[in-house]
Amino acid sequence: MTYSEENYLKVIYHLSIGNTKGITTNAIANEMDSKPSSVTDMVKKLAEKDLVIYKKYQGVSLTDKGRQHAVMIVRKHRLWEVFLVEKLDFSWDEVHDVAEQLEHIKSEKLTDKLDEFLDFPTEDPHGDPIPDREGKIAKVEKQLLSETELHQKVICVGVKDSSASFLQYLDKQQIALGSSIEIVSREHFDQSLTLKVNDRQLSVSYKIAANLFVKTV
Amino acid sequence: MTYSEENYLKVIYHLSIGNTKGITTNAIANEMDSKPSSVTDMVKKLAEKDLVIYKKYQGVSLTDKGRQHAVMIVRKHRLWEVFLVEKLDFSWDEVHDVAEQLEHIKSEKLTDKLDEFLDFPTEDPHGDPIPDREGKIAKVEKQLLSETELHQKVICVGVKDSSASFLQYLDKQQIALGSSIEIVSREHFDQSLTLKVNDRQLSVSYKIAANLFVKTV
DNA sequence: AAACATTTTTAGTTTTGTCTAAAAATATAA
DNA sequence: TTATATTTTTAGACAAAACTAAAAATGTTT
Repeated sequence: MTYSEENYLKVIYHLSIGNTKGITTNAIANEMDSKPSSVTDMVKKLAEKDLVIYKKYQGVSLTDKGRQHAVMIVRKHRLWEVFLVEKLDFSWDEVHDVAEQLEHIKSEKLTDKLDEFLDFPTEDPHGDPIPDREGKIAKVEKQLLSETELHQKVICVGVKDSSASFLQYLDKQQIALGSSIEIVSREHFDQSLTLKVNDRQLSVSYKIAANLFVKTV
Repeated sequence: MTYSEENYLKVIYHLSIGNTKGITTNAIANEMDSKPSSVTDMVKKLAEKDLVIYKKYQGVSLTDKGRQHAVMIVRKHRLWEVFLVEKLDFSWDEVHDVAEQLEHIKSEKLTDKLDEFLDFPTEDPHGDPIPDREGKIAKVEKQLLSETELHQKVICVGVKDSSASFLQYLDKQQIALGSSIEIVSREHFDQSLTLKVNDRQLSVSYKIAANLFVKTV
């Protein structure tokens, strides 16, 4: 399995979540900053190897084999992120690019030993679940802050967008995983929210709330 | 810098040690399990980039820039080996293939943080020196056991060959870095040696002794 | 349902890194 | 020092993964 094939599988996997239909070549190309024609070529190759199901013009979906591969890449990615943050003192906005490289290291032993070394973490630094060595992913109860009721007390448990700029914004506003949050009021005009974060009052745009995962206390 | 270019630099670097003349394309091809013609092509590309000096039929040598790159790859390789052994409980014969992959991860921050996390080790699990972040390599006093005098008390500080089979042999014979060794006698017929290793008597072939680095106590 | 717009695929190139086989240069031997 | 053997390079091909431009299929309107 090449580096490139692995990246395709990973992207198809991520696009498949909450998406029952076939993933279009356009969507994949978009996600990978490549061209649809390149995707068509690669997808044919993946289909040859029984990693995806592909019918011309109908989009692609992962086979069980393909999904298993993809999940293992996600597992490695998230374990390495935990390592970088917990052991090497990286901040949560710095880990993505390095983990993007580390996720391709091929050694089951390494992955499992790393998992053990980190004490079998269940979530990465952005609150995303870490598949276990069988590929099983623990279902986490979470909802978007934007879909939470007024005055409901919740705890921040994850981010939907994990871009550096968003994460740095959260740092600046002192919002982190574990922060307790309550929506104090909603502004009808622009849907912005006034929050109480760890007893501090704070106003955020709708977009921020739509990218924060929370759970009820 | 591609994965492949880095591998060439690394191989040229290793072949250059204790070799003042240009490294032949044949020697490189041999080391990389590739063909001399492939090497010629790559070497031209590296010369274009000022990483090596190359004159047709005269072999190659590293430029300062090329050597610096190579040393950084070696640094990463050896740091990761320490990580695998010290933190993840790999044995010294298992680390090479994984480190071969990890050495290509591009992140100066990762390398330096890893170095710090490991407490700035000066040697890898096979006794090879780890270049510092400037690329400086501490000179270690060591000699081959095969060139050591009778009854001289020495300590094992490294291996010349770090193949899994040799390392596993050493494990079996309970020879490790730090073992105290003394040559009790030499057999004239086949140059085999009788050793006293940590007060245990042991007979080894010349080849074994010619692959063990020791230092005088 | 025909016309138009959009999406997807095909066909043909390009780049990177490899190879084989032949040619050229260097090294060795008579 | 000429002949022979070995090493190294060149020339031409190939596979992987990307691209552009054109063709084909699908979707959307009117």
